[in-house]
Amino acid sequence: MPDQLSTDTQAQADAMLLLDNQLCFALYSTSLAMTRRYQPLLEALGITYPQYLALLVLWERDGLSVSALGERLFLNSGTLTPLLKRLETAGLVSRLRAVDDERRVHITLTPAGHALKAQAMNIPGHILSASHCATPELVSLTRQVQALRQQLLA
Amino acid sequence: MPDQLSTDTQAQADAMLLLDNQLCFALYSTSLAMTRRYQPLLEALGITYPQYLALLVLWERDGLSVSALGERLFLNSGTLTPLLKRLETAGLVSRLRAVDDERRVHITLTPAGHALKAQAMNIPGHILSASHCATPELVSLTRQVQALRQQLLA
DNA sequence: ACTAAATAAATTGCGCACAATTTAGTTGTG
DNA sequence: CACAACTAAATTGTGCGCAATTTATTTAGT
Repeated sequence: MPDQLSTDTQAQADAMLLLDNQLCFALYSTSLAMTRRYQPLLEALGITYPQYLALLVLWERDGLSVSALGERLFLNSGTLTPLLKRLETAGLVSRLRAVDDERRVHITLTPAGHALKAQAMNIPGHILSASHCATPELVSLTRQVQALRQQLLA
Repeated sequence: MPDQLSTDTQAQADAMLLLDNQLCFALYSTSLAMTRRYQPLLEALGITYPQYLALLVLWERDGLSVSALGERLFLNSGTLTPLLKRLETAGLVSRLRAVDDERRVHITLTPAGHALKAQAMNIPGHILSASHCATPELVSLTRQVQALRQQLLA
C-alpha cells in the first residue's frame, strides 16, 4: 500500500515542521524569555546579559585571554572584542597585551569589577523564583540541555 | 553557630554564580549551538534561522498580521518588520495592509514561499540526527523547556 | 637568519532583539 | 462630530552573534 505509506510519511514530516513540536524553537524562545527576565536586574548593575556571562567567567577565574573566555562562553572574538571594550569603558575590566606573547589580550577585573560580584549574588535567587520550579528539576533540566549542547557542538 | 551558617550561605550563593550551574547559560549556549547547526542547511534555502521560524508559522497558517506572528514567535515589530521586509525582498512573502483596518499588515506566502516548504521538509531530520538523541527524550525536553518559558513569561 | 605556516585579536558587514519613540489609523465617549 | 484614548506598525539607536577578512605576532622548517 504505497499510497498510505507515503501519506503517513508526509504527515510525519508535516508534524515535525510544527513550531510547537520543535525543540530548537523551545530553546530559542525560552532563552530570549530568560534574557528578558534578567534585563531589569542587570540594568541596575549597568550591564547586559552577555556582559554578565563574561563577568561570571571572570569572577571564577580572572586574567583569562579573549580566546579562553570565548571557549568558556562558546563565543568568538567578533562578539567578545567589542563586548569587552564596553566593559572596559564601564570601568569593570582592563584589557592588557601579554608580555610573553603580544598576540594575546588578557582580561582582568578592576576593583569595581570585583565589587560588582557582591551585587550580582542575589540575581540567581530572583530568577529561581521567577522559574516557579524546584531546584532538583532545574538541575536536571540544566544537565539535559548541557548534554544536548555537547552533541550539537560535536 | 552564626559564623558557620554565614559561610554556608556564602558558599551556596557562590555555587549559584558558577557558569556551569546556570540554566540560563545552558539555554543560551545551546540555543546558539542549535542555530549554528541550522545555518548551513538554511543557507542552501537562502534564509536565516529567525526567518525560518517565521516561515514555519506561515506554513501552518498563512495571512497572519505582524502582531499575530509576533505572538506565536514571542517577538515584537522591532524585530519582525525588518525581517519580513527581507523575506519580501527575497520574494517569499508579500506584505499587504488590511482593507478593513489599515493599521494591520498581513503577511502572505508567495508561490515561492509555499514551494520552499518542500525543501525544508528534510531539515528536522538532519537536526534530529545531529542531536544524537531519541525522539521521546527530545519530546520530553521540549515540553520541559516550553513549561519553563510559560513560567518566565507569566 | 629567512620565510612560510600557524595563531590571536581586531575589524567589517549583515541580521537579529528590543526598549523607546513615532506615525498612522481606529474606537469610545459625550 | 469632536477628540481623547487606544491600537498596530514602523522607526531609531544600542548591543549582540558570527562569517569572513585583516593585522600583528609567533613558531617551525630549511
